[in-house]
Amino acid sequence: MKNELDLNFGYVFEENLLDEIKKVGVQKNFSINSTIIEIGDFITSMPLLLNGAIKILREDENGEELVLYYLEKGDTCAMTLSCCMGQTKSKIRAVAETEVALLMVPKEKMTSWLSNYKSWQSFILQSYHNRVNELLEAVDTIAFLKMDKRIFKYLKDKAMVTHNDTLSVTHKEISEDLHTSRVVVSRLLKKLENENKIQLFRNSIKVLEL
DNA sequence: ACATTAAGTGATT
DNA sequence: AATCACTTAATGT
Repeated sequence: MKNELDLNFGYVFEENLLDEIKKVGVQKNFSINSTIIEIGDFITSMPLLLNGAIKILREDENGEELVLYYLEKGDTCAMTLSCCMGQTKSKIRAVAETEVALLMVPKEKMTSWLSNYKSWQSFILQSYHNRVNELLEAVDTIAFLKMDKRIFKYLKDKAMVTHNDTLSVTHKEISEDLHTSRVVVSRLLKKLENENKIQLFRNSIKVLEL
């Protein structure tokens, strides 16, 4: 197996840092749909996403979910950044959208690398910046976009991170991710199909306009 | 053949 | 956009 760290982070980190990461990093794999981080978990190491895509969810007191954004390879989780700094619990859930390979770096290393490696410093800052932007985008989507636009964006995002225009997902699952009802999803999907933006099948949807 | 699950639809709020 | 009530279609046992 070719080193996935070099592959995804080779241009981001300097040689010495890559060596250090290889020394202390532990690879962890998650199968599709498995939970990587649960709400309330303490986070003791910081994950670098080597492969796959992760869905970041928020949950309300009734257990109702809402998708915030997706992480792709080369990304890291902003929640762990803040959690590793302080000693707080995770306020989000992370679920493997595809098969996922993570490289876990002990949180103790995080702070020392911050002062020792410029590339690490800019990576962390850049990641934070990216996640804040994605969060704002998520807020915009929820607050300002109509449901039909939201569904279409959801489908496009999902197709993007899975590198597959045919999504195996049910209307019910979509409704849970977007925090709405199944009936509404079915209706709006039908509308999108009539507009030739998608094609509907049982248990799968093909996105035509990407 | 029967039960279960996914999806489509009209009517109402 | 949510909910109810009902139908139809596909799939599992």
